[in-house]
Amino acid sequence: MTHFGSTVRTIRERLRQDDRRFSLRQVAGRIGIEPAYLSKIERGQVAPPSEATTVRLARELGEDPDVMLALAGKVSADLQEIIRKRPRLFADLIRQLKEAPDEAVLRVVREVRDGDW
Amino acid sequence: MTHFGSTVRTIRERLRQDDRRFSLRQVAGRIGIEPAYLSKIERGQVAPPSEATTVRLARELGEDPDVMLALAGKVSADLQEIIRKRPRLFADLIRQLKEAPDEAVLRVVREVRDGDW
DNA sequence: CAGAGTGTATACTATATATGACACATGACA
DNA sequence: TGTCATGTGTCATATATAGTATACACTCTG
Repeated sequence: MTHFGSTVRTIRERLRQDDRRFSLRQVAGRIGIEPAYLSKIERGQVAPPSEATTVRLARELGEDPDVMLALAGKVSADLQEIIRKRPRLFADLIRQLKEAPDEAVLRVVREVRDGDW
Repeated sequence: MTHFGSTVRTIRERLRQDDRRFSLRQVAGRIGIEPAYLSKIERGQVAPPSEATTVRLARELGEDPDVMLALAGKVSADLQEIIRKRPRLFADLIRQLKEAPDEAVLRVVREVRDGDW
């Protein structure tokens, strides 16, 4: 669907230029999957891996797990759980913010962070 | 996992008391699944159905689809898509609001709705 | 130029997901 | 009392998910 695989490949190859520990085999080894599988993932021959594997991969490559998951077409389970606990509330909020510019959302985030509730 | 099935059954039987169009068979028919399957769903013998089926069921029973989906352990695909488009932003926001009381979230929703962004 | 390391092709598998088909027993109702 | 509708038990199945295992060909390096 997306360019999840090619993004991973690009990032990994960039890292590899000054650290040969970032070969496909070694990365696969460190995140606990078969090299053949990572190869297929990077070439888009299979769907992006499970959430757990995607997160390990993101960490390994120094990327934001939420962004990587998004690229993989997923939303992290912990966020989903937060939403599921108060579905009406969060559904409204998120749909409300759908078209809001980044700044507006950020302002809300900041307000809540410093919030006096 | 949850009491998705029993909730459905309770709601359906309540509706059935003054409208016999809410028999298991008829409801199944209207939402386009087999009676045997709905029976299994209501008794928790199988996992909650797919998002599409859950939403049709919610509508049929006059319930909020987001709430029904939550009960089924899911988050609606359209919400997920909104999050996936700006993962960092929404991940931050949602985690930030995890512990916030309903009122605080509602206030945010209202602020955004009347928002001047 | 041998050997280690690199990526890839191919084949296989186990579990979960999301249903359908059909038969059956029970109870309501006309 | 016959028949119609109701809910349910059992079996089957297609597709997706999430990988593993093995073998192979190329390349770079000492």
